[in-house]
Amino acid sequence: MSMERQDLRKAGLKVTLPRLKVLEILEVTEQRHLSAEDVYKALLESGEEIGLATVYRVLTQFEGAGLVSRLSIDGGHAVFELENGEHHDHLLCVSCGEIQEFVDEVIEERQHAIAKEKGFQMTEHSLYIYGICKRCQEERKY
Amino acid sequence: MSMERQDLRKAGLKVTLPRLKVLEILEVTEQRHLSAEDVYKALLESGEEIGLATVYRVLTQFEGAGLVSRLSIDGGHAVFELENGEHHDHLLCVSCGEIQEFVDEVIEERQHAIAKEKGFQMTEHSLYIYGICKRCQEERKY
DNA sequence: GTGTAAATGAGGACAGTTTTCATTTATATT
DNA sequence: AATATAAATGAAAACTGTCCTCATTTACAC
Ligand SMILES: [Mn+2]
Ligand SMILES: [Mn+2]
Ligand SMILES: [Zn+2]
Ligand SMILES: [Zn+2]
Repeated sequence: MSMERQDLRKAGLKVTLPRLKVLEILEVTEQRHLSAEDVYKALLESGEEIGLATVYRVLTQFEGAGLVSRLSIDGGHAVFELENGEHHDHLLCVSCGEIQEFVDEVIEERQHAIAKEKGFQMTEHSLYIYGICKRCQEERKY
Repeated sequence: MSMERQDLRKAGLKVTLPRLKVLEILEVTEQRHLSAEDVYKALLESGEEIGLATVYRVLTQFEGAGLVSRLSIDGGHAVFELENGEHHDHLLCVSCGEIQEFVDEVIEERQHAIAKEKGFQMTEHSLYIYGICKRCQEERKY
């Protein structure tokens, strides 16, 4: 029944408790973008004794299987999110860490044009816009 | 006379041999984009016994002073380049590591528009296009 | 149920970078 | 030019996020 089992089987991964639980955390946690540490802590809080190394392994396997995607944020740790099939880029609040998503066809297109212009066979790109989110701007007023 | 001394003084940094030498490496090395390790090795090769920690410190200070800028490349180490006053983004060859630069006003503008749309006060952005450079594509044919 | 390949946990390893602290140095002052 | 002092340096240790090793456990095909 629970959809996760199918996801794992389809990905050619054995159905194990750590995998099910990691997947569940990714699904039920309010923030869509979680670091390995975030996932690990959420697991502990929900009473699961799963090692951090396993969390990293599982997330990396999920990435390979196309179940999650990894963002490599500026200098340091990565965050993971459930793959939703639609490419998008990110806006990050440098003050509170909030992450918002966006899609911009103009930018996507220009990137391809630039790669072509330079003779590159483009494989992927990474684009992050940093700034101060609306909420943090308002808080600063006081 | 040597321009570097002025640069350092202007930046409010004492004129020291390590700083002069790091600056010189950045100026004379063929590749414009160098990791701290690259700079360190180049220093050793040119007969300067400067510690890696100092290289990191100096590069970070130069960054703070606006003399160099730092690129945080996907997963791991940073590279540094002399600041030339003109913002640009980068294309990276995933095969040979070559880095090319580009400027695209359309993308720059769209980024601002997106930030505005989401209520963000944009501070900066990071954009990397990954792919296989022309030369690497040709090599693969054989 | 059994066998076997795969997955896990614990802890160590690792890479890139930063910090600590004793020593040296640049520069302002005499 | 000698001196004082704040700043810079080198060496080594610490740190952080992530990955690896290897002994043990588990999933699942038979
Ligand atoms: Mn996202
Ligand atoms: Mn550049
Ligand atoms: Zn915010
Ligand atoms: Zn190449």
